[in-house]
Amino acid sequence: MMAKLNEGLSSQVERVASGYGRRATTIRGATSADAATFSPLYLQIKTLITRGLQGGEWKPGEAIPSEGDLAKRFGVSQGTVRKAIDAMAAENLLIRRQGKGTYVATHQEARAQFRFLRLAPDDARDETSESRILECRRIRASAEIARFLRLKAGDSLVAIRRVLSFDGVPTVLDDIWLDGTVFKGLTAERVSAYQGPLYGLFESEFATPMTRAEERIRAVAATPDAARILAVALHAPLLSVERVSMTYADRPVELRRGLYSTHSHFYRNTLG
Amino acid sequence: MMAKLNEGLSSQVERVASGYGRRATTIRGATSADAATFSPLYLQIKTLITRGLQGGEWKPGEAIPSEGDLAKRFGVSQGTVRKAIDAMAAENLLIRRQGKGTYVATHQEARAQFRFLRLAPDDARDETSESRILECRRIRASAEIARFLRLKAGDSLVAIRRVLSFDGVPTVLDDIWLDGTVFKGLTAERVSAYQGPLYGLFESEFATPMTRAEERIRAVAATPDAARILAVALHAPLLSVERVSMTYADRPVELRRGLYSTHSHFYRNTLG
DNA sequence: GAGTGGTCTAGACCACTGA
DNA sequence: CAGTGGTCTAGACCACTCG
Repeated sequence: MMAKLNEGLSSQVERVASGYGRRATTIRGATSADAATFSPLYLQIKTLITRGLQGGEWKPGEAIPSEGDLAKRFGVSQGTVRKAIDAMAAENLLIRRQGKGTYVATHQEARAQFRFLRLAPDDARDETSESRILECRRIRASAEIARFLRLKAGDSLVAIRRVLSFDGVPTVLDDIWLDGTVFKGLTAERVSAYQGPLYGLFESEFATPMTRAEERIRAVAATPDAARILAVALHAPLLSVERVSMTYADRPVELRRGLYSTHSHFYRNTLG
Repeated sequence: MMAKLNEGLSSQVERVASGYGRRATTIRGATSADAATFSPLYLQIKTLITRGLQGGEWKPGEAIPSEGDLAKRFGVSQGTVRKAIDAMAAENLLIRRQGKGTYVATHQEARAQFRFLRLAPDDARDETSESRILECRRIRASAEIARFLRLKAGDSLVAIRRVLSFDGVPTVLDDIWLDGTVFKGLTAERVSAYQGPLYGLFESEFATPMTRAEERIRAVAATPDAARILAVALHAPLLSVERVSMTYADRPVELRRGLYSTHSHFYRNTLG
């Protein structure tokens, strides 16, 4: 364990004898320019752990080191590590399991399936779901899409069109645009061959787990295209869900426009 | 301060000398049957504080006692009170203000306006909003509405229909059904006279702050009624938002069905 | 039984607010 | 300045998981 101390996330925290038992000031991390970071120790630790996730030191589904180990590694108390992990668990970046350890959140588990797809059937039955890829090609970013993904117009994108069916009924038509640099090598074959949600593919094959997303929802009339694919009447009301998905450090990497048929499903949301 | 110790929330925590410095077991509270509560101390404290909110000991917008005072009152450490308050702050029941105190969340402040109304304008401009009451009467609950509000069919309800306009453009048509017992004495005059969001009225006049809500969103076609009121074409696509709102202890007290025109607005949501 | 996260305490000091 | 929440530490013990 201690042998791991100075590899990868080798950071230690510097202290200044000025008040606190241990007054946190800056971090001596893998990169410099950290000296400008003025924030509580536990947020600095949170940044370090996030950096480990970004760097792939701990992959989705794997356990991170125990609180005690991390405390030794970063030179802080276990309570401070705990507070950093608490914050990350609240953001669904990490998952705590009493008696076992703390794990990196993953999109490849049954419980995680409905974290981003909030469509539920009217009657609370179990239903099968199936994804069919209609299209997957490389294109150049329009100015609008580039803006959402913080790219430049003309940059490389991967464009995917797919249909989600529940119990055999086509219900969701998704148009997806991905940052071409991050998802280099993504082909129709690889997408079609993959079992499970796309976000599982993104995280396991491209080391890019989606951690957060923002959606803009509207009611729109079905276009001829959408009406045909979703087997609804022309101009039938559909839910339009525009989503920008982010990976670690809130970097946007996916833009998605979904059209949901809400005849026998609804979009569920909780207001707190 | 100490004079307040045995009024209202007079609870103290009983301990058993079995392990912990102080092992939490049960609470001797205002009511009995608490002995069956097996949960960590801080959750028991959370329950006690929630009970204080329910009982009106601290009203929305007011400060609750300091962490130290609550710790003395409940006979636990400040850290335990802190953890209870942290949990409640995460649920937006309380709001911490460093240097000032901890306050009961309220719907009567500028920042709280958009906690439950998630409609935003396409261009991020400031807009005026105006609520017009079309109808407010007492009715008997249908079986369906009764189920949502955990009432019996035939129980008394208050039914309100109102239109929300932004910059003078009618955008939201709400049908609202309220538990008639809780909102006894709610009349069209009182509703129309009130300035600000309805949830402000509910909390200040009926001691019923909404703390949480669940929504089911669909795309629907405008009915003749809705089309007329919202000035859209017949069968134009509208967002249908069905909301069940809860007060303390997750008690449902309001059912609302909103029809949103999403021509120049969208429903914003964040996925974590 | 060893290892992990979960709870609880006690005490110190910091950062912010307002009289 | 006193009072409040915010951070940090150290140490103890509990509850859970798994070999």
